[in-house]
Amino acid sequence: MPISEAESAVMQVLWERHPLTAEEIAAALGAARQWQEATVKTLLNRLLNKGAIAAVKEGRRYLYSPLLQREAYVHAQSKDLLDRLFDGRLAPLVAHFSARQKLGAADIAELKRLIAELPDDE
Amino acid sequence: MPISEAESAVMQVLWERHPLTAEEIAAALGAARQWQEATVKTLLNRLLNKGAIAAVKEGRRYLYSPLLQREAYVHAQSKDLLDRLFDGRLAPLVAHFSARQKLGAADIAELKRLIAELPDDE
DNA sequence: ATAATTCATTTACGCATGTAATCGATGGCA
DNA sequence: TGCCATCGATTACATGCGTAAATGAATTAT
Repeated sequence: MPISEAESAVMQVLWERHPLTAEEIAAALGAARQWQEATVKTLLNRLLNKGAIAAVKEGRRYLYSPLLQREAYVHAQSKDLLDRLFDGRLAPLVAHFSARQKLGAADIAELKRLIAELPDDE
Repeated sequence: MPISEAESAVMQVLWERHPLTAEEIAAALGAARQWQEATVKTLLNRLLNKGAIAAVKEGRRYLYSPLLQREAYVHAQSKDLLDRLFDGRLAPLVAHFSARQKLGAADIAELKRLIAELPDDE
């Protein structure tokens, strides 16, 4: 049960803050996507069926929270990309971006810090 | 007109070698996916309609070649992932993988080389 | 010349997705 | 105490996708 693009937009909102009511989620998404509240309700139901979120009744409405961790989702997506396009390895991806898209100075500095912390092979 | 998962498998084959006949493509895919030749034909047609490949008649059959460059596809996919999950920056992705998935020694060595070649910020 | 084979093109079909409207229950208000 | 507003749940519907079979045109074999 993979989670779709539209559904992931709902997850993003819940990962930033939760629990939230359907109304609050719709409000948060109103900015980016132009969705009717009914649309958000549909997505919430699909996410419930997929076991990606939980709903707790609070009075007459529900409060929704994520069950699927953002970390897990991000990793699955990233690993999938790496496996499909970069032979499962990180270096070729970095090579691709450094060749193709100019990296910002801040990005470069951060990369240098990150790499410096990695253990040397020998 | 985005190109789907199944279609990208066909593109992979054509990126490695081309031009190829439908039969050759089906043979190449027979290994990985278990597709009937009819399925491959459908995908070839969809790719033709999307303008991702070209077909040149050679006798009674067609020879297919990619029009969409692998480089462009890879970049679009990678950039999309970065934008959606890592705020558009490469460093957080690298941080994610170095934290979460142990990098191989070869990968680390290559990363160090790559990073070393980047211009210093100041 | 006709039949059989081989291609590509067209049609098929179930499921997921994006996007909602409608229905049915429930709680507040007159 | 009955009606209106408000939720969530159910239903809807067009499009894309995965997977393929049927059809039709051309070519080769008989």
